[in-house]
Amino acid sequence: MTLAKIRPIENFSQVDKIEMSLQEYLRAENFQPGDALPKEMELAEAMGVSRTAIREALSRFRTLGIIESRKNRGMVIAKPDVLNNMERVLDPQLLDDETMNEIFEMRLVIEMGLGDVLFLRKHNANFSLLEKIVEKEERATTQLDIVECDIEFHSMLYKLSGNKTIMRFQKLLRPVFDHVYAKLSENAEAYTDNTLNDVTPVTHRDLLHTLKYGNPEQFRNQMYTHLFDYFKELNPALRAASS
Amino acid sequence: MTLAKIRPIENFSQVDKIEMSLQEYLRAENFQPGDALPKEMELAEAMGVSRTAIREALSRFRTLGIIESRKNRGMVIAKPDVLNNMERVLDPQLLDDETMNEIFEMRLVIEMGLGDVLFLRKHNANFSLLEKIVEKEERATTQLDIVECDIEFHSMLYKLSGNKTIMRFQKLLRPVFDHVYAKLSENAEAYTDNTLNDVTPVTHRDLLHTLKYGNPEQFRNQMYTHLFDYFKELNPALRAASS
DNA sequence: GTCATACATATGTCGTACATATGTATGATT
DNA sequence: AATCATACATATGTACGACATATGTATGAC
Repeated sequence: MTLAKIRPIENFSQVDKIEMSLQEYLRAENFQPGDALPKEMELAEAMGVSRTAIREALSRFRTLGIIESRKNRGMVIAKPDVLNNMERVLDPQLLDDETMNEIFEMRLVIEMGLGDVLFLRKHNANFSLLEKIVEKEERATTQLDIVECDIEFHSMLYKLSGNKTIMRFQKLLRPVFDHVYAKLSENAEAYTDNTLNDVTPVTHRDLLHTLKYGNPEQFRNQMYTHLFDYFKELNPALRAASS
Repeated sequence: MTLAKIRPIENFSQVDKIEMSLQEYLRAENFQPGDALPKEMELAEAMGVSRTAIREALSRFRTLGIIESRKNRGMVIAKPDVLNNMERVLDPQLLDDETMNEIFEMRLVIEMGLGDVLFLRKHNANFSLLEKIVEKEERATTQLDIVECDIEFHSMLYKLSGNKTIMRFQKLLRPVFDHVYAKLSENAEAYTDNTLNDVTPVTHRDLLHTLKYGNPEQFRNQMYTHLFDYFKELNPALRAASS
């Protein structure tokens, strides 16, 4: 055993090496979406490995959406969907609590920052959709309906931002968000009621009004107040107590 | 040919079906990180397919980080890294301009919303690190040094947020951010200078001071002003002109 | 009881053969 | 000559069988 150090990171599988080699090759040759890749056999021969190994490496790229392949057309570089890979893994059943709390927080952060984009795109925004949701909420009676309208309202804000990536990101994070919120709520039932003590609550109608007639600064501050319930949950002391 | 409709979405590959079947199985049986999976041969026999096909389906899960496998220990459910999959695909060379613009914007949104988390965790924040960066920046002479300090400052804000997921997200988005910004800058050289016309610029020192002695509201507004140059680039008219 | 050795086992790699779908060339029909 | 149907070639998809390799377990020597 001539182990220079405790474990020379020759821990890489053969397929791992092939994958890296391929990645480098694609970069170096400046492959772009639509470009055709060499055939599997050519790659296998060029790298001196079996087709099986090559295929497994290619399978990884295919899984990530970097390449696509069809029966006789061969393989081509694809335009990967950045969020799709994340989506397949965002399973509350698999993620640990810390990560989910951080994702929960991330969604709040995005929601806070979203206001400025909304004002940036105000001119072509369709406020009537938002208006409808607010009205529906005000007519709602059951708690379930109210919650549903709440979700709709915030989803619509994302939609109005005009940023499809952010919108998809929100949709994608929702299960985690709901999961964390449900968990936090049951650990701290009293918190839903004593919010009125410190600040005047900001309704969705308030936000809509500010969006239409106010300025970004007002909107930011109102949104913070509106989300304050959630932000409170993120207090480290509370977090420690709930874990 | 008994095609009921033009194309019954039997377009799924065999491996696709195996993958779905496995996914469902894992959900139904409530598999959790650490749990061992059946052996490849058992799965193959149970589903009536070859080990090759099973292995390709499993390879996808392995690629996504849902499972891990070692030589004799078999396979176990893993805790997937939500961002790792995204990272492997965030290649400016592969993504289209629209997506990259949206990611650029997303980073701004996060940066805007980050302030409130910073104030939430103020008490255990280490401002001296931020202080050092600001000082270094003020002593900097070359444009390159200044840019570097700028990046350092904002990175440090992420770090001080205490949210590791958001922090990693920022690191991950940086290449795209830089790529888009470089592109925007060269298309609109004049914009760097005429910022002083409308608003008084907010320096990093201002931000630091507000973070220490001010309140979230002030910080939000200052950060918006600080990032205004970037936000301006997102003006739809400018975006259309640059594409 | 500790250590070294041999064995069993599950994943990793390989080679080959065949299935399947897609593109291309061939040839018949009008 | 243009169009359509057919046959063929080709590259990926699937399958099977064999062996390599690493890890856990049992066996046995001292």
